[in-house]
Amino acid sequence: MTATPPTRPGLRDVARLAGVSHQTVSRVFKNHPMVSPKTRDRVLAAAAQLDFRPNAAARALATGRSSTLGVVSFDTALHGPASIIAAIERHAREAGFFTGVAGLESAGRDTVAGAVERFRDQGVDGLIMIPGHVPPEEAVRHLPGDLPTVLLGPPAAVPTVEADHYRAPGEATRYLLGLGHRTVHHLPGPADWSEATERTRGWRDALVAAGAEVPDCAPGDWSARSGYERGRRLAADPDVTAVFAANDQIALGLLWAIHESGRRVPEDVSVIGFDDIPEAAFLTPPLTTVRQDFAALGRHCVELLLAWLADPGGAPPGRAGVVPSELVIRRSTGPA
Amino acid sequence: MTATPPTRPGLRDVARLAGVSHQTVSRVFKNHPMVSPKTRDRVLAAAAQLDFRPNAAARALATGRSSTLGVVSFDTALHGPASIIAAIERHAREAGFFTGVAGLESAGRDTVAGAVERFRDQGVDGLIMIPGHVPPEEAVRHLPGDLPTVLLGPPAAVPTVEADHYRAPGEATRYLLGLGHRTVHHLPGPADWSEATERTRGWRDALVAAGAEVPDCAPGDWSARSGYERGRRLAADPDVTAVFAANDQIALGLLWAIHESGRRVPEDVSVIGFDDIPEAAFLTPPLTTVRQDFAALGRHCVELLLAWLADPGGAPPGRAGVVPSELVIRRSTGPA
DNA sequence: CATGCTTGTGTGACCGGTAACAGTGTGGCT
DNA sequence: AGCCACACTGTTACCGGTCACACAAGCATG
Repeated sequence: MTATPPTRPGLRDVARLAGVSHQTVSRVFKNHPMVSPKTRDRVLAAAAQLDFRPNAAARALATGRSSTLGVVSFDTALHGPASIIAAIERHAREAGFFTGVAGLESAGRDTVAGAVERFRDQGVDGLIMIPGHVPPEEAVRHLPGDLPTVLLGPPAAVPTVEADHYRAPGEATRYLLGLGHRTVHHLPGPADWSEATERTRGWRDALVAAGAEVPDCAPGDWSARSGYERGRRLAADPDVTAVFAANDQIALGLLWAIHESGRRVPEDVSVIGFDDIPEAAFLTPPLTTVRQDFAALGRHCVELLLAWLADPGGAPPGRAGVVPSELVIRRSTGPA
Repeated sequence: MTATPPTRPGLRDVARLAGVSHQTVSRVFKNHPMVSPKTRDRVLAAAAQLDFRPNAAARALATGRSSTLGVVSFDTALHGPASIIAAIERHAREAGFFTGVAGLESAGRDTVAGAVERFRDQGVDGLIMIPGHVPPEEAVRHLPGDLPTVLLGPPAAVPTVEADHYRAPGEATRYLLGLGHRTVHHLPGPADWSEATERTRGWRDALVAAGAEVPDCAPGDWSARSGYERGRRLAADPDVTAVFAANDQIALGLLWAIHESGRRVPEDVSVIGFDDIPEAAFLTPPLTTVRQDFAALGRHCVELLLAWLADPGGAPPGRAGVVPSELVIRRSTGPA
């Protein structure tokens, strides 16, 4: 009739019940090979009976490893980052790692450094940085040298995973040119995001290579609002017949601006976006866009980082190959 | 010329340098009041000199608290959950807590139970559940009694934070009725999400109260695709002049289905969505919708949980008040 | 001047695992 | 039989903090 003690059972409790030493129990839970099957079964039975669960903090203290990954990202509520983080979390989980996320609102270097510091204090084993508008070199500068870190972005001083932000915009531009448009206008993303500038570069280079005029483009951010506001000026200009937007939100705002101005998509103006958000296929009209494989990006980050962690002595891995992006043709594009 | 030892400095190292005991150093870092300012300064100086950082694992082991919160959620890449999680993370961080996220893909109870188990093993101090399509009672059933948990959803056996999914749909429905529509059709969310069924109930009750006919509605999910597919049937029916969609993605698909069928929004059909995603104001046309305050929801979850954690002995807090949702009128609605 | 309380500090054990090393028993080999 | 290698298991210290408690000094009080 003794009440269950309020404290959770430990290694020693299991050992006592199974009639072995605590070390043997530890071995069983570490999957150490040098345990006889018979003993292992006895230990597991005892552990199950007591509902024993190893204490993560104690293990972390003893081993110096926490089985925790940190993710530093901006605007975690946006579709891109959110999808990547979801993929990271899933793969980390499957590999037995926990994931901590730090979402940063403002871009200041203090916040990056602060988030990294917090993760260090927490004792994460590795870090994945999704730097957003912090220039990658800048983000890297705040990294402690002793914490394995993978950067989602262009090649840098640490291992990186990179999405294709250059080739696909070129392809999109050439596609529009091939449809007979004299040139292609562009609505870029924020000038301080490398993703944005790469997309712009891909667009510009394709135009130059084709001998087409390179129109000016107005600066803005990733939002639909920005697409709408800049889009109104584009829509008012009868010379504009094709536009490549730096992401789908911008394209979406542009679509409305064009519609509002009385012109039609794709009859009067063709529009291409970037990302292929799930809604893109059901916009008015369904948006031709460049699909990014967010899940693959997240997965590669985790794989790279875990490979590094598995061999801490070894040289840090280089960079994974560029994850390709793919042009998806729908109904927002047509002949000039 | 001695090389810095590769091991990180500990409490004892700081103590030695400052000429005090390790316990005094511990007190300084716990902000224990019983330390003289002079000693405190000496300790802090020594700590700064060694770049000492307290080891989280050791602290967690000794105190039994990890300063970590767990969030269990479905479809973390969707705008709603992602926004809530971002808010949770921000507020937890400001209160000195880390946040771990488990994103679940499939709805099985095993995955809920599994995620909870993982968080227990990790030693989180508390849990926030965003159950999605798991019926709240079902989700609660898998919760260990000894882990403080807050549920985002309708009142249940644990403290809850609830968004308004009932009143605002009624308001939206009455608004459309007031515009002269004979009745309002509805595109519900998944039947197994309580958010969806509550919205449907709000719509239905408003219709009944107004003496309007209650049309059948086709089951579906939260996606734009589902809105489009179901929307085509609605668009083909000339009796349909007003539709309340269970979220903005559904509304977005519906918008395209209506446009494709040659009818116009809002001249021929009025559409109202739910959530007020950032893109809603720039759809074609800008969507009248119900705004949910995701940030407030996340914040309330954290506040409730932290209050509980601060007083573990005390009775668990009840539920926070219902966070209101607000009808935002744009251009997708008009007179019949 | 002894007594008591308050404030500040030090001592040792302890949290629950893991690492290193030291046994013990069994079998094969000469 | 005697020896050794090998497989398995136990002993002890240790990770880096915190806790409970003992202790020293300073000051007011009787």
